[in-house]
Amino acid sequence: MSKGSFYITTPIYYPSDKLHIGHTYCTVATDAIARYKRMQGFDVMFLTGTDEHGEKIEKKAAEAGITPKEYVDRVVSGILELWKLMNISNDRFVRTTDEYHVQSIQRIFKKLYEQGDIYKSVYKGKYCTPCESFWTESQLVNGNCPDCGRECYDAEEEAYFFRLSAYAERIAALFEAQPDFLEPSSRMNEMINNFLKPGLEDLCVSRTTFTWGIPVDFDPGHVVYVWVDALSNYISALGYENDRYDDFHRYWPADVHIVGKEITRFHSIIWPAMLMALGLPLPKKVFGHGWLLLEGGKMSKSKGNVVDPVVLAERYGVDALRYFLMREFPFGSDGTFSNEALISRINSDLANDLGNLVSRTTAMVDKYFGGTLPSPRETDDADLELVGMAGQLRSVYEQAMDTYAPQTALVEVLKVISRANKYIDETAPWILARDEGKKARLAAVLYNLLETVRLCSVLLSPFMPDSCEKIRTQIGALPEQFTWETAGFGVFGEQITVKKGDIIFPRIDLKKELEALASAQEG
RNA sequence: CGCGGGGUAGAGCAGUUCGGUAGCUCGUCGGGCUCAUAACCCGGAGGUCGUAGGUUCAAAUCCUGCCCCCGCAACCA
Repeated sequence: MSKGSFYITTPIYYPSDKLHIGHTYCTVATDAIARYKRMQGFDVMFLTGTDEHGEKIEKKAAEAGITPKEYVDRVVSGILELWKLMNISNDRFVRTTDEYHVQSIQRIFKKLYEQGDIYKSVYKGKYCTPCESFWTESQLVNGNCPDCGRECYDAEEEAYFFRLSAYAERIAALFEAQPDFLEPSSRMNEMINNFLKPGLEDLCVSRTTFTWGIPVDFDPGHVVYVWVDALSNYISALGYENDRYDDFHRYWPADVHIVGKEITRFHSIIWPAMLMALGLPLPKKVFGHGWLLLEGGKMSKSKGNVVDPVVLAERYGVDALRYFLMREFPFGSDGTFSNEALISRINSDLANDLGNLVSRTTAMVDKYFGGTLPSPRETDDADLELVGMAGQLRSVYEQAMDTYAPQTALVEVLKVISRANKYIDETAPWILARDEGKKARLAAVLYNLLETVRLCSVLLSPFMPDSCEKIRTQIGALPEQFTWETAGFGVFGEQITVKKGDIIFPRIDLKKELEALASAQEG
């Protein structure tokens, strides 16, 4: 029955603040792929979570006058609500403050230390005394602290290091042997030119300048720094070195880590090196998606231009937002987000094309056949193009989805939807309906439309689960006629009874909404 | 010469891997239809595909130089 396992992950997000549209983008993409794989019959494990330690959160909590744990608990509950709202189907949610994760990290750290992959040395860097922070040379702004702008001094502290340099050759060999290990390929070039060629340095993996982290249990005062802590979530959440879960062997190695482009380095170099050190298999692929930019540049809290996904989802619908995110932007590149683009896309693709097609099709079945399409059907050459396109759609879509091109998959589905709208004009059912002798031809036309809507909706359901379920009900398809296997032409039976319902994607008044959003932001 | 991405119609984008009629959405102009969510369908106007050369029967696509924009440069998805 099952086609095997499929393990897919998002990054674990840093809960120093509530999440924005960019995090939502990444998680929705991962969710759509996970749902797609489930639909195909894979045994899917979809993991997401939060990376909760570190100096920044320690400081934020102090500013708020609460403990770091209280602080992250608060933010994380908001994140869980957001994923619920966005209809994210993750199977598991890992928090790096979870007891089992802490246990795994301590064991992993100790194991690496005992076998010599982690060693104790001295960390040298630039230190800002008021901020109590170490910075790298490149992080400094005009030689000063990037946070407070004051002068930084050479300083050093005792710290543990991971012997990353020892794995340089094996990482290079990995890239060579598996050119698609990291995609898109431009990222791979970036890794090779920027990091591999200049040479890998050992990595500082512990800190003593803050305490909000997992203690190194054999050396008080040291806490595990982000690398080991955060990256290992992908295996701790499967029960590696802990007793909370026990499906490590069922799902590891991961089929794909979906990550943002800024953290591809950690996932394509440091993480594989750590796994090599642990003697574990490597993930099959790392995919670094692009960023959502705003007009005028990058989204950032300091610019105050972050887009809140909750407002958009509540206003225009979760599925519409999910669709927009996946359809508007090529997955591997950056894209520019705007409210106008969002609304225009929803109107043209979902309201005018898809929603309207469902409406007019079910309305005609109602009007001309009292809601139930009879079986005598007369085909015609005029059907060939639509039926042909619809029949090929699943494999075209599959090809796109399997290469992590959700945008392409959606474009292809919408092409068929468009073709169906055109087909209505070509066949003019309202004219056929006037002639009693053309009932069988009319039935065939409506049948073709219902089939097209059905199979397109099946393929859209990983992206818009709830809306597609509504469409299924309206066109009178049974759940078993709404599966990956039935996403081809010719599945409906002798009689089809439609159930015309509410409008699924209402048209949005662009001008009015842009004004409303603008004033909502000011307020 | 640090690295990477990008420059295609008024706006936003696809197409560049494997050269072969320059495409989509929005907007705009005209027409059609009346099943439908003032939606749908057809047609028009609008682009020397950043720039200068090169290869070729043929270049948005391959090669070279140059200009401009953006990002990254050791934890912002």
